[in-house]
Amino acid sequence: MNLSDDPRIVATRNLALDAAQEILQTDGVLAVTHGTVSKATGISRSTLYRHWPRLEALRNDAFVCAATSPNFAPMTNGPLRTDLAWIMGKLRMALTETPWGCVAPQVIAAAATDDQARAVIEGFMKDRMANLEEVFTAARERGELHKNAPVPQLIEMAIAVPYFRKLIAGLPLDQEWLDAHVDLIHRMATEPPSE
Amino acid sequence: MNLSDDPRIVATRNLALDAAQEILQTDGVLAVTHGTVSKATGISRSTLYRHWPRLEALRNDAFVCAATSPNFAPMTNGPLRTDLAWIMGKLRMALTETPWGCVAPQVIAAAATDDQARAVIEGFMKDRMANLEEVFTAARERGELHKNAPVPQLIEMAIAVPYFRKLIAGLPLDQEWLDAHVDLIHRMATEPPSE
DNA sequence: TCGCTACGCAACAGATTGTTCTATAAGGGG
DNA sequence: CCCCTTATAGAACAATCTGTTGCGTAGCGA
Repeated sequence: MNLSDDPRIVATRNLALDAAQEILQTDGVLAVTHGTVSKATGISRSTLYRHWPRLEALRNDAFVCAATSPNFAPMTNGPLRTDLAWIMGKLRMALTETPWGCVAPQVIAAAATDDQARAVIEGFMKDRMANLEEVFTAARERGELHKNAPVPQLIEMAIAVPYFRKLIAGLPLDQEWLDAHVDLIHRMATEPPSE
Repeated sequence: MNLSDDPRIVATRNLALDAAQEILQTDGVLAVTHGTVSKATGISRSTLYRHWPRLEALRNDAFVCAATSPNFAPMTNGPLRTDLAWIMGKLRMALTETPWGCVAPQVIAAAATDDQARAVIEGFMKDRMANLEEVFTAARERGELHKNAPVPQLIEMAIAVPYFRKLIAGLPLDQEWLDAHVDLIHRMATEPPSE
């Protein structure tokens, strides 16, 4: 049998990671240690050390655990305005209504020195970029884009501003704001420059 | 005389904060403690505890120390394209060639639970927003903007994307990219929508 | 049932944190 | 120049946390 199939291992691991993720959200990365997870779960500290000999590994697994969000296929039926609104709504949800919203800043800070943390972020970004890429590609095929639409820049802007508002500036991502944002991106993609 | 004028106090404080800032940049917030600063400076640990009874205060002072950048008055002589390029170049420099670039993610992470860290960020943002505000206002007075230019949105975009690239996505802020960014913001501000 | 091994528990050294005390020396006022 | 104030260095201290080890128990699969 597979080594990790032992139900004792699976149970311990799941229990620990659930608690670690909880601690991560409420008290920050610093609070995620073998000691705190042990207290929160009742799992022996020595057992946790056997599962995660290095603290870094435990925290990384907690990061991954908090960052995994349901992967969704973007709508590409058009029109572009609708597809954009839908996908940006999903991004907004991920930032405001999942653990990712409050965990992301800590992952980002950790990414400076921790390759795995960086991988978590890049995975998240790549998914979103790819989603928007699909939407724009479909729009192009439908002939909705003007020929010089700076698609890569628009994708970056579409994602950057919500992230900036939520994580850096600490501003709200309300529906009204999001509508205006989608609108601007849409206009830049579809309206030809006047010159 | 003022209590804090004692040259011994001033010297100790400056020496400690220089070292704290250095540690902050190289090893991260976690590494900034009374113990590490003591080792780095030769200042006695008990002395550091007298200056900063709480660790949080020491770290916050290190944040502030690393975040202070020379305040510059934006150019508003026009044309808008030139002013934008100049000010965005300054932002780029702040992110790539000052301590702020590598310290910001840690301040942002700390801001979730620490009001002073949040204040540091907001101060930095407010300055940049105000600078761009001036530039756009001047451009409007010169009649360079089209009448429906979404100035607040443009300001947000102008700042958000460089921050996103540098701090979140980990992408470079090279000159070529910056030119394209400035160009896009400029076009959105000056070219009237076709409809 | 039997062997394997994950687990809990206790003990341990080492490092770190935060506090307190005393002696020293640097600074400012007369 | 002398004296008083006070910032600093250094040591000692308890308390906590980290990481490791050894051992007995209990759960798992064959």
